[in-house]
Amino acid sequence: MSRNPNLTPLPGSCAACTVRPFALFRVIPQARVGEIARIRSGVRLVRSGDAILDAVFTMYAGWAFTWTATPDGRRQVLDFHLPGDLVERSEDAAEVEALTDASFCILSKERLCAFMGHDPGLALSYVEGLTRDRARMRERLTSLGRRDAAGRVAHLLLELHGRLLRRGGADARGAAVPLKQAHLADALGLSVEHANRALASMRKEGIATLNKGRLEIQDRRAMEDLAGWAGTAHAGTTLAPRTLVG
Amino acid sequence: MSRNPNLTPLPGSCAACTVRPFALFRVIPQARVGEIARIRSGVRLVRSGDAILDAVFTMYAGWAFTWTATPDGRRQVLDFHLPGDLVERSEDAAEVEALTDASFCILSKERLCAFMGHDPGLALSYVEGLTRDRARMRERLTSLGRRDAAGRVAHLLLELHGRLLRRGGADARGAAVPLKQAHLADALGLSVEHANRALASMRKEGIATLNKGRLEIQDRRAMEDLAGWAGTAHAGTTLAPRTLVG
DNA sequence: CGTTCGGTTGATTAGAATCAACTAATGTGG
DNA sequence: CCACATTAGTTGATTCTAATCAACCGAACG
Repeated sequence: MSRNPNLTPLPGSCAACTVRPFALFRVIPQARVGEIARIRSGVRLVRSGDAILDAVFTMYAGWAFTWTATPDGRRQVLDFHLPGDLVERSEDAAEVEALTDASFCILSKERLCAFMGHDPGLALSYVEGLTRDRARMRERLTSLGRRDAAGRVAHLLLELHGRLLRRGGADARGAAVPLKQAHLADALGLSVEHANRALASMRKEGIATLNKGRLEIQDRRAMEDLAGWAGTAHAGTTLAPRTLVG
Repeated sequence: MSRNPNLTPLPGSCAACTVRPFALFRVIPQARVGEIARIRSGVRLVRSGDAILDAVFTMYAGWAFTWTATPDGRRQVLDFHLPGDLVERSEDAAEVEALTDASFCILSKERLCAFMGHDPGLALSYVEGLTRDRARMRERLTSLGRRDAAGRVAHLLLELHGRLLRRGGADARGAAVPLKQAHLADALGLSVEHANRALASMRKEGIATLNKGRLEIQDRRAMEDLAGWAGTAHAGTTLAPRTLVG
């Protein structure tokens, strides 16, 4: 059961943590790394498909995602969580599930709050994470609102590739992206079949492939075009701003 | 030009501010309200349709919204801002526009950060706002991903009604909701015509009306049903979680 | 070695966009 | 205060995108 590297135990000391440079605690100077231990309340290894019930944690290895059930029995995937991401299970009916075998570092919400109370830098780091989350949700909203199926798929894959690049988990050609087509579909408001067709068309056009957990980008320019609205220019804006102020 | 109450100047003192109980500074005790003046850098009155360029501000009267242009010349409305809401113009290409005549209180980002640095309560209040924003974006994402046109319209109107209720700007029967159908359409990823048809059907069914800037809810139960997925139950989940952990 | 899961493909249907008028408000300048 | 112009809302016909329904294939796996 331990062939999967995502199930590798975390390092005992935060000083050796490979994801800390991208994570909430990146702002804690090396000399004070020991203090983080007061906030950590444990680590956990989970198997792909497991629901995660811990309230606050930092992904160490593997992927997770947050989702919510619709009354008609389908799913909306709200966000994907990569190594280094801080995840909070929210009160609202959303659930968190391991997308691959994964390991993460559980934090105590109270002690985290207390720590932020006397370390504004940490609070700021937390705020930055929330702000990025919100920006990502807005991007996705724009995708679901105004992009067609191919554009949504291309955009999400580019987003994930960018996030992975920034934390050293990808090169320009591609990355390990363990999504099933069903994850894509449920994140993008598409049926599995239609997500499949979108991927098939990207493959046929020689733009990119998603296969056996690996994303290969063959023509980044074309992929960006697709994500940036493939269609030809349309009519004018529905709502036009008038004056400038400020 | 001053018949519109949203253009009424703000009170000189934050102590008299009617929206403070719902706003960022709700956590500042009455005795220390004077200190807020150090963070305020001014007030502004804008006309409906004006673009707002100030970086950080608290809505006092009127509505605003954040939107982003799509390469094909359409709009995605990302969020609506009501009195009491803290708004930040983000770096990313989003714009903020006054939806009605409006007034707001401009804050200095640096001084706000400095203040939060020695007042963790304020930082927490800020975090709460960001968390609520993210939750709202997630709700909307679910709408665009999995609800049909009628469900999206019903859901957004209920969301706005709830937000207005909480700040005393509505009663159970309805509220002032100055949205044009184009705003609804651009927020929900619909064409104006289709948004119109969804509203028309809600009106015909005696569920709710949106007319001349006023939302009237005639049958809240039916409206909630509509927002909570009108359709009959479908097949099973695309992705089923397996085990429980934590 | 059969079963299940993930992926693929085709045919049909449904929901929403687009296109095209047209009407009702709002507003503005003369 | 009226005549015209513009904006907002409405309705119908047509087209198109994506969902649904229905198989089927290949690989992984117990």
